[in-house]
Amino acid sequence: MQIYNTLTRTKEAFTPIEPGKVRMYVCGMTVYDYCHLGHARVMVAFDVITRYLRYRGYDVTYVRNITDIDDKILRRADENGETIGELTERMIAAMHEDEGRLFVKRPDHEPRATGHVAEIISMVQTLIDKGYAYASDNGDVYYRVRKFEGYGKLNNRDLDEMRAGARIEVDEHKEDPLDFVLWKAAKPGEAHWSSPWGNGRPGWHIECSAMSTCCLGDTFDIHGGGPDLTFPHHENEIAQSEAATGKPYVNTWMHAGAVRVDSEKMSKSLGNFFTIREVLEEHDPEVVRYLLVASHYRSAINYAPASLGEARKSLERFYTALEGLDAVEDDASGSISPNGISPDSYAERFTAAMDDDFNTPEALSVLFELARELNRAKQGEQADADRAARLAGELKHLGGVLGLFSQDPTTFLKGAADSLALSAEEIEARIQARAEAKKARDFAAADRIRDELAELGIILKDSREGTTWVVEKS
RNA sequence: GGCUGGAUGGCAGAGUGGUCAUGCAGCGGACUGCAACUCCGUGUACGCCGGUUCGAUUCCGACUCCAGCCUCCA
Repeated sequence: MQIYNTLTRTKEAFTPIEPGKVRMYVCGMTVYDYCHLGHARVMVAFDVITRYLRYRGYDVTYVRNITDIDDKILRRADENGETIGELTERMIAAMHEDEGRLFVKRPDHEPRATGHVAEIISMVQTLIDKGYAYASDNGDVYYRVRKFEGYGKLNNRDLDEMRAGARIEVDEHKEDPLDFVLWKAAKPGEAHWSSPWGNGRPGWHIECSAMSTCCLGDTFDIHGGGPDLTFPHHENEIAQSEAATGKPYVNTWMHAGAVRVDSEKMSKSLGNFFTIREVLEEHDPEVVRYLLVASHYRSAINYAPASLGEARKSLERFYTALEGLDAVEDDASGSISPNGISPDSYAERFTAAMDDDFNTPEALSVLFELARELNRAKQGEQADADRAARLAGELKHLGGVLGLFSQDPTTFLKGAADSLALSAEEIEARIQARAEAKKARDFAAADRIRDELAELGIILKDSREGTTWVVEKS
């Protein structure tokens, strides 16, 4: 397997520290608001990565943290007139609901910052003892950036050139403007923990160093996150952890691509974000997931509501192929080869695509070819029910690695039926009426029924087995 | 200003030193009472200018444009 490593800016052969085991940490959410599509991108990307690594036989330990103490949380709780705990519990529950709907499996561990304050304090103390950090007289503790030789290696940043950046605020409590806070003194009345440096709370960057080390060890295989975390967050994590342990922190750094709206980054600060739940009000969750999986995890995607329409059509193609079949997964699963075209089985080609830095678009193209052959096997002169069932099993099996195709095809295709003007019974009655009209060769009447249903967004599909219907949806 | 990425056919989106991505849309055909679904066929695509090469969209260099980071942000 090859994985692109942000640290080296190249694809590297992936070799876990311990054969057969993968330890992965991903920076999770700060829970002061609902998750937006940018969060969904990260959740889905690392869900696919986890699923694929497991498909390849690795024993994966996936840790994704929750930042549940932070300035924005304090402010939001205050605005809402609720406690910090009430706010964060509410948002964590919402996050779990959102990711569940997107078919994202829960990580193995979801450590919370507030549950690891002791480890955080201990790591800060180690950094002070080693000379990498200092307590200021205002109760804050800062990291001494210039003391850490490798600072900037993840982002190719040169410390002296960064000084030129006019946006670095000079703080009289810092020895150097680039130093960052490890422990923040509490203002009167704020939530706090006691520490050797007075009452306060952890800085954001140290949380991830402490929680990742605590769950996965001093050095682990993969560290992931959103595209905007490479600097300073991940740079700071490296500085903290490597200074504290004296060991390499992470072997492979992975970053998902951004989600943009009108060519601009979707973010809370720009206010141009779509929350997952508001998108799901109008679209099937699997369509949203498909949209995310249809692009490579590292490339930026421009979100436009219209693109969900295309994603839906692609998924309909797969589900139409799967419809009406009992998918069979047998011992031969994984070894089905295309008729004539290539000696490599679908699974081999799928795996080759995914082995190359999780190339989901290419993997999907293999699945489209599989679906086409499945359609051929289902009908026409070469109809072969056994092969169709096995192809369907293979399609579901490989799609499952991407977290797709787990719904019942008919349910998916009629997905929006709840919101229709007609009940399923009423629709069936009209289909029956149309069948009778057709039998009587009264095609005008038959077409009228079909057109009326089409007006309501119900598209009829005739086949030898009879008439079925799907809901037209953008 | 520094540091990262990116620019592919009508749209979305992979990839490659020299025959095909794939999906959607379009066009022609099959199927159908007509459609839908499905199947078969169908596209002078690789930002711009140089260079390397027998041959470059793919490698190298310059340029233009877009985005991200350098402040909290997935």
